[in-house]
Amino acid sequence: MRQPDAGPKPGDHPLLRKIGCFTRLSAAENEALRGALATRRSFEARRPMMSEGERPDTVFAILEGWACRYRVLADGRRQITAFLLPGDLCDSPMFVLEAMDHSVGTLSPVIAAELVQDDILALTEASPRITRALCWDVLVQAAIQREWTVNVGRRDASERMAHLFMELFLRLRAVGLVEDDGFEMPATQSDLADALGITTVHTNRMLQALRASGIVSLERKRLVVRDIGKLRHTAMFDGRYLHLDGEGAHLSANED
Amino acid sequence: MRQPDAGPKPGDHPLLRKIGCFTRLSAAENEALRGALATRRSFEARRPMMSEGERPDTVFAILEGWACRYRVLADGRRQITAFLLPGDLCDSPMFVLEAMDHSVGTLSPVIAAELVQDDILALTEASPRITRALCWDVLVQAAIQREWTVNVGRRDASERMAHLFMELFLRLRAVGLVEDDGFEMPATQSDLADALGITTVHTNRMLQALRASGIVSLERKRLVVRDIGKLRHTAMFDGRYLHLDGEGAHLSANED
DNA sequence: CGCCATTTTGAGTAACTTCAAACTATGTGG
DNA sequence: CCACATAGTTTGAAGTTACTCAAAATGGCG
Repeated sequence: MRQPDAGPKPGDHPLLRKIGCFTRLSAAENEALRGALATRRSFEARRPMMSEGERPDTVFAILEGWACRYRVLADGRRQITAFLLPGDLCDSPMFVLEAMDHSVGTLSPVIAAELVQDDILALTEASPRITRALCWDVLVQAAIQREWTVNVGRRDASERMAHLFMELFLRLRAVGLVEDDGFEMPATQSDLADALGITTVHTNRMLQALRASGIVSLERKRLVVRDIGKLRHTAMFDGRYLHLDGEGAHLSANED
Repeated sequence: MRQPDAGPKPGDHPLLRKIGCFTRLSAAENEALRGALATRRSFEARRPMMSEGERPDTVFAILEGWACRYRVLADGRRQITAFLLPGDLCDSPMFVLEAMDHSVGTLSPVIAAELVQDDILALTEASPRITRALCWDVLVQAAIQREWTVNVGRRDASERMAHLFMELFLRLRAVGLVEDDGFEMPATQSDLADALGITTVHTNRMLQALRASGIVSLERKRLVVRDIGKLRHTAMFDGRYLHLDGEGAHLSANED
């Protein structure tokens, strides 16, 4: 439950920190990335960042706060298809697809770095390792998306919730946002419901069940994992899909 | 419901045909791709192509038949997360991720082209347009995955089924495999159930409902769309996520 | 304090599952 | 060509999970 000893230091840039789970970048590469991420943009809580149908020409990297991808059906039903946490890229169209097929909005206040197409081209041309790292992020997000399909398709409500909490716990820990086995969770029960494919009422009941079993607690937007063994067990969690155990986890820095 | 007039001719390679929906390649690019796809491999029906935990060093492009991505939970529950149709790439690890986090298996006999890492590197170095096209395929598969999460999370059983049938219809039509408003569908009701996140029994009942409404028929592994208007309506289908309306749909060939 | 969003509770209902069995195709070996 | 085996489809009835609707309680914030 603790940070790994050789883990990233607090104050690191979340994106660099996450990429560090996959590969070690040289000091020069780190600086190049840090430079490209200099342009900041802030969003208030519960505001759109990109909307369905738009053709954005930038990619955001979340630095602080939570956002989510979602789709709203004609009759108002909403499905959240991803939580975007610090270090995540809102990669979606990646300058290749015609238009956004879903929306992205903030759940909490968000600070994001804005990357324009030229930044990305410059970065990827400068370093194949950065190219691989960005590619890795896209593929991991796709893997997470597959797991969400499994989650919603084949697990019952409490398993789903436990699984989501395990995932959030590990993803946030990877970017240094877990403290004392807990993390800030700006999503409301209604947001969780839309991510889990159940109703708000049922979300509330399942949450109470997890609380009653002493598995998690959730107060004042802070989720604390009380018993990660039980949480992992009720979720039947297998974290391989998060691919958090890349080179970066065991190789030392490689200065070329 | 008919093939578009300027659509791809029969006999085309399904991958080239699908890429043609996105962009026009030059004759030289076409030939390069065709050459790289020369190595064929056959699989019998219901056989594994890649298994969870493996680290494959090749990418398959399906030429004939259906395969699927799936995950099996510890207690045997299975979720199919994608159908892989002719023209689709089994891109998964793309030489970046450590190991397969899911399995791929055939549903029918499959013929696939085998691309090794060097082939892909050679192709992408030779032509940025091919790079973009491969990238496009990855992003479209991700978009489809998001829509599956929406489907399983927020639609009821008959809507889900209708939505899946609409998607299959459009994807297969894009590669020229729809004839007389119908297509070969090797998936069993049990496979459909595992893709839709419902039981086999319920799949059967929903299928009967769609049949009874005169929307589709399914006999001898052939699905016929009898009323695409009603099908689209019950699915509340919006096909933008398939991104089948790229440059290729309206630009003419560009020989450079 | 009072407002609004969010969480919580209760009771009745609908959708889907489970289990078990019968039925129907399709292919195989005699 | 039939008998049999097997995989897949269909049916029925009872059980469970999760939904709906409606209202009450709580919490954060100006």
